[in-house]
Amino acid sequence: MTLAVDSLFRALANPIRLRCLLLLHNAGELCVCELTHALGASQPKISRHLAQLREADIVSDRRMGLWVYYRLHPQLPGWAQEILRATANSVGDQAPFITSQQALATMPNRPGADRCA
Amino acid sequence: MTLAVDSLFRALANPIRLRCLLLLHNAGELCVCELTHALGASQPKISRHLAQLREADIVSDRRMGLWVYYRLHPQLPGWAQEILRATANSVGDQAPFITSQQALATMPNRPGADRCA
DNA sequence: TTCCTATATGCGCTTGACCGCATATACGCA
DNA sequence: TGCGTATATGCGGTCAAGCGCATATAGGAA
Repeated sequence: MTLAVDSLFRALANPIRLRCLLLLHNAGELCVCELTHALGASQPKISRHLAQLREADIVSDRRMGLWVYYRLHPQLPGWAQEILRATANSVGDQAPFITSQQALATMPNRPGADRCA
Repeated sequence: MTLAVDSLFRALANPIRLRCLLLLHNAGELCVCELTHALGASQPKISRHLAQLREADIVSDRRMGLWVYYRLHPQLPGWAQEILRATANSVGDQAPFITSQQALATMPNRPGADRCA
């Protein structure tokens, strides 16, 4: 795990990616369709940003049948975790983040990630 | 002071700007030539990045004779300060940051900012 | 196999980030 | 005024980011 500081901040610089990471930070694990719904963006768009985060080793993914679940990378360096934690702490209650968090909470037909733990 | 979260992270996404902000976070106030020397970049390059930070209200500047001193914006929102603090805390001792910090410390002929407080 | 759903990706396009170079501006001093 | 230093900016070029659209791939069920 050799994540450069600059890579992390480049990842955080895009609104979609920032929101994805904060949602993952809060939820632990989410599938693409949940993120797509929460952020109100197109599926290819979300998928591409997730691919970037995956290639940067910032998130990891696992397939469960049709669904692919993403989470913060388990071996994320401590300093990166700290920055994400501080960010979630600092802005998690602000405008765009609350909104997507609520959209996620009220999403119908969420796949049962919980049941597969 | 209406700094958007996305604006801050866009600012942090560039290596030069990130290093400038961390140096300012540590030093309190620095002039352009000090940053230019610490980062080993051209003067126009540094000046442009500082202009971006200034326009985003992330830093403020004051002129003292020939020199222009930059600092983190006094009215920087608490959440932004917290993110910067966490970042400085987390990566301040890593490769590119230590280097510029040392370059600054050993810079000859630094203008006497201290004497103008 | 065939069909359906979920996700990933190829492609072309547009826009913006970033740069170097040259030059303009601001200020102090003689 | 004219000169030297410190900083800012106009300009043109390059390159990567991000997007939409269409399509490919993966897996489950019939």
